[in-house]
Amino acid sequence: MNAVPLKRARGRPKKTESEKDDGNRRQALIAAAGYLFKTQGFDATSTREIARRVGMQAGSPFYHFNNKQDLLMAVIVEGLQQAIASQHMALLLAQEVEPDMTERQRLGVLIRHHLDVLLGPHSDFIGVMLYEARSLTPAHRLRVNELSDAYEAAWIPVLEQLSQQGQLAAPVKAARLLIFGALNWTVQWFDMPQSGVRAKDTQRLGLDELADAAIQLFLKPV
Amino acid sequence: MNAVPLKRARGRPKKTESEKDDGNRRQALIAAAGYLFKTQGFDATSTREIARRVGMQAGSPFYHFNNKQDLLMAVIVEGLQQAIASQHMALLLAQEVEPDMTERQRLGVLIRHHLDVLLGPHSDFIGVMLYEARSLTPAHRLRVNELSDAYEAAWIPVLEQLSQQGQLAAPVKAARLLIFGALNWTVQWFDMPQSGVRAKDTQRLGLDELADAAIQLFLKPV
DNA sequence: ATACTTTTACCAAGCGCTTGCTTTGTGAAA
DNA sequence: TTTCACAAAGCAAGCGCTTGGTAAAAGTAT
Repeated sequence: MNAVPLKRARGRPKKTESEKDDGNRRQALIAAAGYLFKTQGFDATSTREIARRVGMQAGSPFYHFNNKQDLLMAVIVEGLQQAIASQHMALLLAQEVEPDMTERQRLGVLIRHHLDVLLGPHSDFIGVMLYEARSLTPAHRLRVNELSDAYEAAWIPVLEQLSQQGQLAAPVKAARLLIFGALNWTVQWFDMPQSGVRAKDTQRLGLDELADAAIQLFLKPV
Repeated sequence: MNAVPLKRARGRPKKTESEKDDGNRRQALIAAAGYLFKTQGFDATSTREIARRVGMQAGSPFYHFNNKQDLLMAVIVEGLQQAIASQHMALLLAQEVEPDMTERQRLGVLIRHHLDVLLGPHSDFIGVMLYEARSLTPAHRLRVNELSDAYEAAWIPVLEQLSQQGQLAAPVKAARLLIFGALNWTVQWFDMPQSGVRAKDTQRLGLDELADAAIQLFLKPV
């Protein structure tokens, strides 16, 4: 559970040997920082701990990032960009499987995907953003808001149509904020089912059921 | 916005002169810590800053509290006890005004009160608990959970009856967690209307509207 | 193909500063 | 005379970050 002293040869990596190796250590730093920021908080995590986790010396991360805040910013931006991309994919894929989706189903896809981003096994990043964005400078927070808006953009037309259909009773803006709150808060209480045999399936089940409960709670019957 | 060097006479206070003066400085420390923990976070707030805010020297708070964690714990416990008490009062008062309340109305009272605890002008304490409880030791977290359960206890029968009446479609437990999430998250985005003339009224309005939006969102029509 | 130069990605050491907390002393009230 | 509620000073540890050096790869010249 501790250091992963994955020693690497020093000096410039051969880009011709493995093209994807570019920026490899930078990504490792982002991943380590994301995990630690999420589990301990930004202020409670030292740059030394991050460095140790990727097998570096204490000062070496500052070759890749100007300061600790920039590292936090990189973690958040990375997470948001991944979330935006995977949300787009989820919508396209659902559209393919079921060509004439109702708006209710579309909201279900968005909610299910959002839960996966928040609670799924592959991303500490968004959880970091949700609770550590306070530590950002105003300039950085502006950039984060841009990306957040891009992520939420997919929700707005869906909610507006549901409102017109009478399935959403509250004002659209307030509803959106409250719904996001309900979902984002799940990181505080939702315990992932233990990862063992069939871990993937039981986990999916938990998140699916939670997504169902959410649309039942928020939407009126047709 | 900075230090409040409210100098006090040193030595033991005369309890006979003002009975309520007992533990006065301890309460001042809790209030100062609550405000700073909420606005800056637990880790980002130094004990020196807390001391300065009540006009003490750097080491003096440790006469009242063994360590920084105990101060955090005191802030949270204080906030929770106040919230439990005022919730009880709100229910009693509503019962008096409208003797035969519907469960829907009762939930409205609970939500409105909860928003006041979260966003009202008189308590930084709960906001601290929501986002800094991670910094507590397991032993302390146990005590906090006890109080949290006591606070939530008032909600459970209301939600169960609403579920039986068909006004709450989702499973009760999931609904409770999602609703609390939606409400708790408001501290992230809800901007208090500026406090000026008639500040009290416009503020009430904002919170009232938000509470209405919440019950419209969560509950089905009768 | 070989020799030289530059660039990359760190390591090793440490600097100045802040942190939570301790210790000792002291004036006033009980 | 004792107890309370601090002030004053400081300690060890840890913090973010800087600096100087260096081995290896990449680029360039011959």
